[in-house]
Amino acid sequence: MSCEGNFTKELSERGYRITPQRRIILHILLHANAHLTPAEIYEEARTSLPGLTETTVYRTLEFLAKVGLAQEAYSKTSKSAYEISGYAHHHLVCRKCGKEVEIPHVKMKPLCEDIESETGFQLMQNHLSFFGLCPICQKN
Amino acid sequence: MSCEGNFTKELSERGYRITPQRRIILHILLHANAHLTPAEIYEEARTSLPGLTETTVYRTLEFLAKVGLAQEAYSKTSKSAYEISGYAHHHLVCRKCGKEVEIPHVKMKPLCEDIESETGFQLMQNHLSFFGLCPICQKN
DNA sequence: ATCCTTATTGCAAAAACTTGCAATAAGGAT
DNA sequence: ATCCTTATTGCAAGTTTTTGCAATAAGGAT
Repeated sequence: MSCEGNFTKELSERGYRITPQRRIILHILLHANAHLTPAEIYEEARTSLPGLTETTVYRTLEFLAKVGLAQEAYSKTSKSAYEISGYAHHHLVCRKCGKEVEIPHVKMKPLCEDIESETGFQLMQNHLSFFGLCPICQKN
Repeated sequence: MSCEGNFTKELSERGYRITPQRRIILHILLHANAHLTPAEIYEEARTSLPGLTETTVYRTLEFLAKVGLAQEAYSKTSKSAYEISGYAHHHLVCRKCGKEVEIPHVKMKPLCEDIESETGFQLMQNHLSFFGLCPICQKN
């Protein structure tokens, strides 16, 4: 079974269609070791799927994020980037130098549960970005 | 003193220049009762400052956010929006219908302090957006 | 008041992203 | 295997946002 099988399986079980475009974009996201921009995904995907358009890449990424299989990642610039939804985790990013620290989800859990029980919302939150100044940049 | 005086004063004390463009954009943000898009700000600003360009609006908003006087607000669509930095507060947004609930900063405080003491970062976090499904949309 | 330095702006072009609509093709039914 | 329904894609055009660079003008110094 190809590596993105679990993901496509989930999609079809949830009533969404499996298309070559979705398959390959999932495949690329799965093999990325970092988050990718739509343009990067497009470039890589069209080598094996020449007809693909950028529009579809954008729409597919939005779709995958909506259903929870991918997530929009923070990016230091304002341009968008995506990554496969893995374990829930969060980033703390230095506004000045861009340094990132990961914040484990357990830290957020009490807050999330508090919010859920108080508002009745069901959170879909597995990637938040906190911003601040890192110890080094605070001194300059 | 015009209403944006405190803000321009802070800017100049911090070594930034006061320009008519910055002044009017601050003025508009201050009088907005909600967040505004760059396009909305541009339209309003150019009635009193005809030479103004959209480029400058974008750059000024980015600048104001960087120095902390304004903040990028969540927007339901992916387009950007800004508001004056007020008291720290956060939003919980329904992914489906767009309904918003405000989350007071006190709820976040323990988490923020925990993160600060553990990482040494100094947080600049006064507007986070949480996403989820509201009670009504969970049923559909 | 004038000059100087350099942060900030405007312009023009490019890049990033979105939208409407007709054509295509998944996946279920026959 | 073929047909049907409708979700998904591609195309073309539009909108939003960014960038490089030369021109302008804040604010400090003389």
